Amino acid sequence: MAKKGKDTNTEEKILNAARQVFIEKGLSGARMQDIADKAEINKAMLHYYFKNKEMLFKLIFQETAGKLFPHFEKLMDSDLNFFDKIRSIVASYIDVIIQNPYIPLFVMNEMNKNPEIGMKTFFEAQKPGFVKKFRQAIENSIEMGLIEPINPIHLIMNMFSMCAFPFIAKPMIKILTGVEEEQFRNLMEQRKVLVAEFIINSIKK
Amino acid sequence: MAKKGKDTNTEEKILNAARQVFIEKGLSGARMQDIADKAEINKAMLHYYFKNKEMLFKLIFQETAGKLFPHFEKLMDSDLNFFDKIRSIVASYIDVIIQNPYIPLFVMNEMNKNPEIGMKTFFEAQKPGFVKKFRQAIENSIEMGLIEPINPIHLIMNMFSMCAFPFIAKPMIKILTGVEEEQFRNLMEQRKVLVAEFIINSIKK
DNA sequence: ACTTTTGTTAACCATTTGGTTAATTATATG
DNA sequence: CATATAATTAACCAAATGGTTAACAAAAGT
Repeated sequence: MAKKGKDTNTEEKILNAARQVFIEKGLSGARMQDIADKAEINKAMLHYYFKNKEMLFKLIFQETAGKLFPHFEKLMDSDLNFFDKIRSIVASYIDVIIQNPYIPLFVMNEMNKNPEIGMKTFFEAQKPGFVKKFRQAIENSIEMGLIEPINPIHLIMNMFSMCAFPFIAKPMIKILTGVEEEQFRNLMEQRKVLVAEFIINSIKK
Repeated sequence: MAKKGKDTNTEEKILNAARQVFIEKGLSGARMQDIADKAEINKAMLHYYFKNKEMLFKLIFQETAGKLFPHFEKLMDSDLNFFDKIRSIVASYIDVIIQNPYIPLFVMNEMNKNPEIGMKTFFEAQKPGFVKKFRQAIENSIEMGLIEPINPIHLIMNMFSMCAFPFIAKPMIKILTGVEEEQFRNLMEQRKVLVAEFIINSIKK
């Protein structure tokens, strides 16, 4: 009854291959043949399991972009104080990116190049929870006199900028600072606490 | 005697067109025909003036990437105090990006996708001046007890992250915050002072 | 057992793409 | 003016690319 016979192992292989190739080369740079090769299947199978390149890409993109929105809502609802919430978010967000270092650039780039591909609706579905609550928490903390006044949008931008940008700029950072792969990992590990403290230091009253 | 006849106006038109197309679509997404169309010339002219796609791209890329390294060395040599140097750098750097909002993403993306294309040597040529001096200034300020101890690399990362990342993440920011083009420009304008004060607030003793 | 459905393959196809060629026009230059 | 040189064009080409087809193998259903 299941639309695709037994174990659908091939579908998995295709998705894994597609994920690698798309993330490495982007939509326009990826070749269907590359994906087929990496999946060790015939190119025709790609179109058997997925309509065409765009469909396959959209699937991978949305799956990947989803990782950029961990479920911070629980965290926002927790009874941690505001500063500890920042500490938690920064640490776990950088951790997510350490585990998937290529996705920020991939997502940002494809969003710019293919504005149509239906990510507006996709993200608008994901959005409401976290950003709204975080904004509210910032405004509360300002009212309570816990932190200096700041436009919440700027604070959020600052936070995500410092978390994500170093991964996007990694090749340039390596060249400009002479840092190598291992040291880079160490630096990113350090940032899990450093960035939060940097922010808190700046806004605390 | 000049290798190319009269005014070489065509060469300019090609470069302008190539700049637009490459920045918008990237190396792999750009089509030589698009460039020719935008330049209002025959496709063969592209190869008459520039060997091939890669050559043309390399030219555009290096020219564009160069803009990401304004001449901050003079600024570092000036007699401004450390905090004012940060203020100046942030303001003028964000200004540069406001004038060329697409280049950070373009440069970062192409550096990731085409690590070979010879940007290592290119950037290593540009590098020594600014980063070295800024690092030194940070270390001095720490020794002088002007700011709290911090690894200079992290401070530099934080600064450039907050300057550049919002432009890279613009499409996502617009979706997540509901901000529109004009408000976005306003926000970025605000950041010219906000980011510097955010940093100074965090590190000053 | 046999028939239908699902999975897989090799060969094929049309279009796109980067690049070339040979002929033509414009521009200097003696 | 004549002629060499530079600029430009249309037509062409081979390779790459996304996608299809038709035939075949493997399961599943009866």
